[in-house]
Amino acid sequence: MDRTQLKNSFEAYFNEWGYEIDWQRLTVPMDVHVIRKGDYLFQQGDFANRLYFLHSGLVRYVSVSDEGKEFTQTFAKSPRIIGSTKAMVTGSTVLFGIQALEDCMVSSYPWQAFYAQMRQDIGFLECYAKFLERIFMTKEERENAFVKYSAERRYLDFCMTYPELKNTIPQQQIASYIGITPVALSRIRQKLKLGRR
Amino acid sequence: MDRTQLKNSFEAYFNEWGYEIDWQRLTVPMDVHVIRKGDYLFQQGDFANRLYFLHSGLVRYVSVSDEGKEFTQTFAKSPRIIGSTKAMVTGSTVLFGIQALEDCMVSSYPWQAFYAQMRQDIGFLECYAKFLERIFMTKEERENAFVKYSAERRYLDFCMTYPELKNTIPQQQIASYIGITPVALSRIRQKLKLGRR
DNA sequence: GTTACCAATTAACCTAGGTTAATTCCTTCT
DNA sequence: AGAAGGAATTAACCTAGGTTAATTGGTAAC
Repeated sequence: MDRTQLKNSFEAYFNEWGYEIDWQRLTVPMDVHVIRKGDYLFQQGDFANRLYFLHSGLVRYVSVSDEGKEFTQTFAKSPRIIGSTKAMVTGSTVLFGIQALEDCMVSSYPWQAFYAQMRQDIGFLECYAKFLERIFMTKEERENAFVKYSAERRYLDFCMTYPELKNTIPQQQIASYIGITPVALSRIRQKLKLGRR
Repeated sequence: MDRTQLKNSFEAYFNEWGYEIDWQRLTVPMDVHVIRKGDYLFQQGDFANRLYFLHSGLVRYVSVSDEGKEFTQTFAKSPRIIGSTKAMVTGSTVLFGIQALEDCMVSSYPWQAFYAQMRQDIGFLECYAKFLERIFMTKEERENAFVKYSAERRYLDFCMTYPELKNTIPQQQIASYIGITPVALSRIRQKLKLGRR
């Protein structure tokens, strides 16, 4: 992956906000990661104080409880910034791992250095703020759904929001996104099937 | 509340990030709200496309389900920006109301105009980004707690995080923050009391 | 002091979803 | 085609927390 490819990918993402950012200025060292389907970009508990950019592919953010239960926080499709804001900004450890659901191409940059360069650029800061606004709103809405709606409703909402995922990813992952067990999801699907007749 | 007071209050908040912002530039029309304990700054479902700044007092963000159950999303103490990022940025309706837990003093600004002025100021954009980072991380951690820990554990965490609230706000509000009913909280407290002997 | 009202506790019962485990389906590998 | 291994379903049982309602406190208003 060369600088031009990189530039295109970033622009495809940021330009939706109508901004021209001069990515040529970006001189911090870049790593490239190729992640095979099923593998992890980083694991829960790692130090991941880098900014990651998903150039192609699909990932999920998954956190595992002490008892070994998986919870899928987010699905993220390229092109998109991915990673842990908390780990990146505070230099702390990550609360979730990022797993590839398809083969993925990712570039990454040390956040400190990246931000040091970018903070002079008013366009970048604005895009970064818009990015943060967006992911925050997503979390807000998800919190809302968890608090107000039943698992059945959340499943139906999932099917509306991610029609393309509904049939391509395993149901256990859907269940873990909704916050229930695969068994419970199966029960819900059964119930819906009966109701539809 | 005059401009100087306002300036001080903003600075007290933003300067923790080491930024000098020239608040004198702020010429957008300001509203001042005095909210009595128990009253609402705005209600769930309102259009609240303004930036609010809590100069004094304590509030909670509370959303109510169709069945009338309350859920407390956040407690916020002055000095702090408050409001709904979603409603402010997208001009949509709010998913929660903001209720004063003490008498509060709040100033507010139409977000569009405020942002139009501020976006030229690299210091403001950086502070705004840091604010967003912070509220996002808070949500991330809260999501984590909900997914990984029992109600009992969440209650104990609450007591650690908000020792000053523990004895000043009604238990129903604590319960609604933890995501359970007052009855369930009472049960948990009973159990803990017994265990402590 | 007494009434009124709301907060908290307690108890009895209910339900959504978890747990375990057996069964059936699908792939993929040989 | 047959074997192997994971994904999904189904059934039986369990549990955390919800629901309802009765009881006890606590405090503000008269």
